[in-house]
Amino acid sequence: MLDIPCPHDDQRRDERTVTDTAPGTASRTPTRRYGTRPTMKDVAARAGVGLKTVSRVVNGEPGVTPDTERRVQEAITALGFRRNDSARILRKGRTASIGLVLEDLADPFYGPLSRAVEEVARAHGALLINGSSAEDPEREQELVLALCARRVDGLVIIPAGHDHRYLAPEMAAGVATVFVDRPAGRVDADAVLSDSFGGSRDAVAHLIAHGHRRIGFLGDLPGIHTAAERLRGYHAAMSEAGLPVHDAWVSLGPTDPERVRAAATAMLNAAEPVTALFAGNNRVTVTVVRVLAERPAPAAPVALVGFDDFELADLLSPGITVIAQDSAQLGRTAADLLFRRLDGAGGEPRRLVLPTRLIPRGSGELPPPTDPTP
Amino acid sequence: MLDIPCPHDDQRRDERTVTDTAPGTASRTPTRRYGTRPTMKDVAARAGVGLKTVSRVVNGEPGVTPDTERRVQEAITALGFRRNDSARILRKGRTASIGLVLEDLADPFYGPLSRAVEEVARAHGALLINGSSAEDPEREQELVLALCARRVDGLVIIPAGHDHRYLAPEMAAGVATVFVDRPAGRVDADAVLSDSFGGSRDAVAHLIAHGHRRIGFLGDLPGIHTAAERLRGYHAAMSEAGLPVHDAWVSLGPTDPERVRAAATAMLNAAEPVTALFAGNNRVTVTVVRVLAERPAPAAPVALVGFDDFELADLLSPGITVIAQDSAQLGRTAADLLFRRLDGAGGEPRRLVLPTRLIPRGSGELPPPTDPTP
DNA sequence: CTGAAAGCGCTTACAG
DNA sequence: CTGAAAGCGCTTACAG
Repeated sequence: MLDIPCPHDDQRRDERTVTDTAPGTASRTPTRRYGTRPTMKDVAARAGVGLKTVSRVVNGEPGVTPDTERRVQEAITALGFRRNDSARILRKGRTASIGLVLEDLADPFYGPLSRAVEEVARAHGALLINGSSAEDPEREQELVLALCARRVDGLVIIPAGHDHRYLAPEMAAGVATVFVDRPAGRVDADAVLSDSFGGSRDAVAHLIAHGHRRIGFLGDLPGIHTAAERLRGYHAAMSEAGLPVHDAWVSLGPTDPERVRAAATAMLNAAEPVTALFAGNNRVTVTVVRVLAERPAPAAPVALVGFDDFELADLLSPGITVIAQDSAQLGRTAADLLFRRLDGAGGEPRRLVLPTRLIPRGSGELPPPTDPTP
Repeated sequence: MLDIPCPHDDQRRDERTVTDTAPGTASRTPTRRYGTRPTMKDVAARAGVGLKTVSRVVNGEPGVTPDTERRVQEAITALGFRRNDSARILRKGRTASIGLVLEDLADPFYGPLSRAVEEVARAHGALLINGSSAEDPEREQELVLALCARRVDGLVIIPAGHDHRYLAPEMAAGVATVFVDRPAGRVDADAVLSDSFGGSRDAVAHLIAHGHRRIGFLGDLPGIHTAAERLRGYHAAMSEAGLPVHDAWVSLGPTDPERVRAAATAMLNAAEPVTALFAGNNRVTVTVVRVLAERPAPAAPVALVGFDDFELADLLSPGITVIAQDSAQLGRTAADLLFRRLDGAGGEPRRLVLPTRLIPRGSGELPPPTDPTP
């Protein structure tokens, strides 16, 4: 699989040339054998000083003669010494690393979130270990416990499962934990959420305000907290407007294109078809956009509002009206809270809910076809 | 910043209720003081066995009486013991973790790449530490060396800088290193690249085949290897078709929307405007799509091919013709190579080049306006 | 200003 | 089947 041929020989030749002219490689070859790194003990021996003196120099501690320091620095350079932070960490306690467990780093919702967490961690001198649960509760637990075994100082978790009692001993032992996007299940922990309920209510109220009465909801698996909340928001808006909800207008399930496509098609082709759709997340929205684009020519335009913003939503025609949530802000808020806990902030577990924002772009403002109902 | 109010009191009440009814939390509170974890020594003392016996049980090694094992397991559960992998790692040598340094995890190009690297790492029992360089060479070096200090077994690097001599001592000490997307500078290392040159030549040849003669190239900073290669491909295709290239048709620089917008506008409004554009990466393409969409009505349609595929490219009108590269495949290939090196595969540093694929969708097949030139 | 000893929490090699 | 001793590479107390 790796032996992919170079399709352009001229290019390859050029690249080889660049590589071959690279200087400064061979001259640096260390004298120690491959795979073994020098330790402070080696540096101490070479510099003719004690171990503690090397430690002082490496860590910039005071109390070392300029001359001694110079000798130690020379030994460090000559041997290619780099302090082993694993050993340091073992002695010091804190690992200066945090773990982030999310569903799938390849999802555009999580990239900015992860980056935001990383930036906060960096500001606190910590590294970030990422893990994808693939929406599998067992894998989530496995990952989380592996991170605990590595003794990360804290965890930011977008949970896949609903039972996090496995985390209680870890949290009691001092692992700071903040849940994001969805709350923890069966354990009391900090959580930072988007206002799924309010955002969804706004979305559906917006469609109602534009004249729609038969509005479909296409959501994620009902076991997922955000999906349940968005369904709740849908019902609230319908109910507040005094509108009935037919079973055929609600479809919850996996967000793979096939299922969403079938569900949307069914709602659109029913005897009394929906005139507007509310899509429960970005994956659903994209599939619905495809379904609507593929409808045969005489079909009446269908209004659409999607939860989650996505790139290019404004460039489609019509532009897609969305309920935007700031995933980077979600990550930043969670990481801030995590480090406040690590800095000793006590108190009850907190639940922070970030507001969403409706962005009208056209698809959500389409009127229903001239409706015979009064 | 964190004290965002809960916009819906009814929701908050509901959520509180859910949280408050969570069982099984308090009963697990351990007896040890907060922040201190039990060790194997504690488990051994409680079980009345030796340290080594605990180690055997924890690691599933043979040679333990069922009865002894049961006593140890009970002590483990009672104390909430979890093996400290940091200590284990220190003793064993390998850390079972690798580092991935890329430009920005929030960029949709890197999410799938990172996820692919993670999957390969997971298959080899390793964790992944992610770091974003923000395209800053100093930050790249800082991150890479921090990862080396943590003694990651290997590194996958999408380099920001051009001088990686700082890595030579680390590589000599046994840190496996594979560069992705762009080659290493001034050091001999494995690299997995996309065929930027060939892909770009294909893109521009495609535009030429559709009748274009005046083709603009909007690329990234020329110091970035892929940008230089794509420029080279552009020139090769033009030259192979016997077409001249005017200076005004080429613009390299940062890919922020403002600069790209200005450069594209200049090319389109010149006395002899370009009739087609080749966009050097996904960020550039998106901005160009915006610029073209905003042109006043009588403007002639401009052909466009973009390097990198992106979601919804097919749903724009026209669909955007792209040179697709599989960033997940890039990551997978690099990680495979890395672990082969870690498993002892020797030999000279390799350079693997993955092919790209032209996906025609409409924008790249637009003909030039009826041209007076023969 | 400098360093020898003990210890972080494990595993390795060895002996019963 | 079981365990005491030594050591992974550092830092922490402590003593010169």
